[in-house]
Amino acid sequence: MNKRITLADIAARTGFSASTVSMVLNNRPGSRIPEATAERVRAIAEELGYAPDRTARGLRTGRSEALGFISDEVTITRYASAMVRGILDAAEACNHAVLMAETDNHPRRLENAIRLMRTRHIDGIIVGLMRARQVDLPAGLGGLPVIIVNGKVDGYHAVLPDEYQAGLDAVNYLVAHGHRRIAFIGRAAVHLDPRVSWTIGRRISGIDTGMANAGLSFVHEVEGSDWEPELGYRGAAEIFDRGDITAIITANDRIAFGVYGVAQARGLSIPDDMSVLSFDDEQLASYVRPQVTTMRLPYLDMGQIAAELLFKQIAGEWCPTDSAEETLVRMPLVERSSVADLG
Amino acid sequence: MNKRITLADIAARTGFSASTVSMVLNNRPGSRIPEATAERVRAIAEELGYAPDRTARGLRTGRSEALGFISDEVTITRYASAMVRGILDAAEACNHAVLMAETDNHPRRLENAIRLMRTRHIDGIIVGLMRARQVDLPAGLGGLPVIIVNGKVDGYHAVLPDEYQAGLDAVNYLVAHGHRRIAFIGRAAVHLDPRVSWTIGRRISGIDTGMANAGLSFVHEVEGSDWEPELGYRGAAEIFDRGDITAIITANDRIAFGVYGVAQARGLSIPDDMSVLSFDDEQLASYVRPQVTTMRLPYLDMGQIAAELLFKQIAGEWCPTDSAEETLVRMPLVERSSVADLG
DNA sequence: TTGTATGCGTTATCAG
DNA sequence: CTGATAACGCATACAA
Repeated sequence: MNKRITLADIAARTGFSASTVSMVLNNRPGSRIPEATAERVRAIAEELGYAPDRTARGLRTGRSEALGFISDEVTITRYASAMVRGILDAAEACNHAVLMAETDNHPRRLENAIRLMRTRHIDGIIVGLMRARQVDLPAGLGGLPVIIVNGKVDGYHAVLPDEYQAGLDAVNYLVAHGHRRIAFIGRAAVHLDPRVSWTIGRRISGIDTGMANAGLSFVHEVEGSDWEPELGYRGAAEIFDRGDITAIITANDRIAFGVYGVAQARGLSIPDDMSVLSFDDEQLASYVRPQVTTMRLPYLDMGQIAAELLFKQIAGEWCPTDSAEETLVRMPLVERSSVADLG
Repeated sequence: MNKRITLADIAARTGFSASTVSMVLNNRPGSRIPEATAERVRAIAEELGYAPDRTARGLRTGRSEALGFISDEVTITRYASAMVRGILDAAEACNHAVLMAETDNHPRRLENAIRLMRTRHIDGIIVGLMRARQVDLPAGLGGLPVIIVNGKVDGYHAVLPDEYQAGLDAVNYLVAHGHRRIAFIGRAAVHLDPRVSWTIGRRISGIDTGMANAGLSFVHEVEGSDWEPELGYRGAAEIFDRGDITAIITANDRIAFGVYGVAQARGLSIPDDMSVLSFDDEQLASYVRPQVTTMRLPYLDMGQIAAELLFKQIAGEWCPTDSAEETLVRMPLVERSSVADLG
């Protein structure tokens, strides 16, 4: 039905040639075209509702103004999917299209996705991971600009949450609120393996440093690698049995959720009897009462920043080796109601 | 670096012409090419790692083998983002690319997204909504195949959860487990407005019909349009004060979450003292203990089905007016531990 | 059976 | 200042 409007159409209408029209519409520097001509061309283009055919342009220029986003399982994840939105927003702001694919952690699907995108001339790729860990990428993207979000791949620039700083901030917040006797749930040796997590080590290390800086050490610690509510149930039970602390730091919100359950079962009030400070800011954290004070994983910002970095790289304004191999994004402290001020 | 391999390259290597190579690789019907030739062409193509340039092909054929997915705020949503995965999976299975954009409910961004995709020659569009409601679409997509997921737009085919059946199933399940004295939380007149929700009316209607079929009516009802935990807190308090029911149907999981909170506070056991049956199957439903038995919103399937329908429509194998205006997708009952068998 | 010529809509080069 | 002309990589009608 709606036949496409092409350069030829507007050339015919104005009497100028297609190349002149093209020059006007792209206002190429160097060749100055009389304002009268330009004016007329622009008017007709506007009137006809001309929009350049990006695939034809891409074929000619070799640049598609499209980027690819490949993730392992970000869309299926509760909160990490915000990184998609961040990328989409940034891309739209630059009038770029976003091609998307998800691999579900299958190497074959990953190679598929890369090939599919390459044959479509994308200008660059963002690789996003659900959990920040070190992974490998196949060779198929030689020469293509690549940015990793929430993960680490050898040889590529990564955008990551600033977990160390967050650990520091968390402890400082507790200390500033008068807490001295603090417990921690969630330490586990397995998390130190970069293939398991590239960032949890930093989170813990920030927490440890924060404690040391304040001249404190944990009154009680519950180890555990499976950061689910069950760990919170078990951990809180152990800690409450001892009963000599004022605050618990939980390694993530799901553990905190378990702690809440035990507190409620024992008739303990959060934060009056016990403060809880957590990490991640899953939706969960704002469902429970009182809402959990937690260090937010800034997925939206990370996606946005990754896309902007990629655009710079494509434009040649920035080169990964210019700067640090990682861009760290601040994890804001979301202050809610689970931490008491002991004044 | 990696120069692209083109038809010309492989033509040069084999000695045949580009058109012959093209015919072989697309094994065009009609023109039979000797197996010897075909064999050789395929071998060289394989060896060189040839992959056709989809943008060039698209320019020539007018079909891009790419589809667009435009949503309001699906990626930012806890559970609806699974529909993205469904679309991605189906697209990959058909070797189609997916272009994605999100509007955040701004009409301007919607028109932007449509234009951006049209100039990229997508073959069709899927429009996805976070909450199933009736919306309008601008005129800009004349002639383009369109499927709506989790929403309703006049004149287009929609893929929706089968809420009526789910309501029926929910009540039947309760009745089959011996429940007769049942309460309900979540009815609200405002939800009957199709612009607010296209499906909640059916959910409620299914529930009502199920009750009527069993010769039952609700012992107690708590109305409320804001389906958040607070409504569960308030509703459960009211209901528990009366204390003469065996089961509560909550209109969604967040309300159920509130009910859980009150039950725990009052020392009531779920499901021993009180059964809970819910809707949606948010992540939340599997976090609480006991895990909630709930009617799942089948987002993954809906995305997949929408994409498959779109492909059929593009291929001309199916025309929206051929069949019903809606494709209803079954909402499975996820049986967990919140409903007691009164057998 | 295979090759040649042409066009898809742009942009870039180079004359005029 | 502007307009032919070629080329991007592919598919196809037609000629050989």
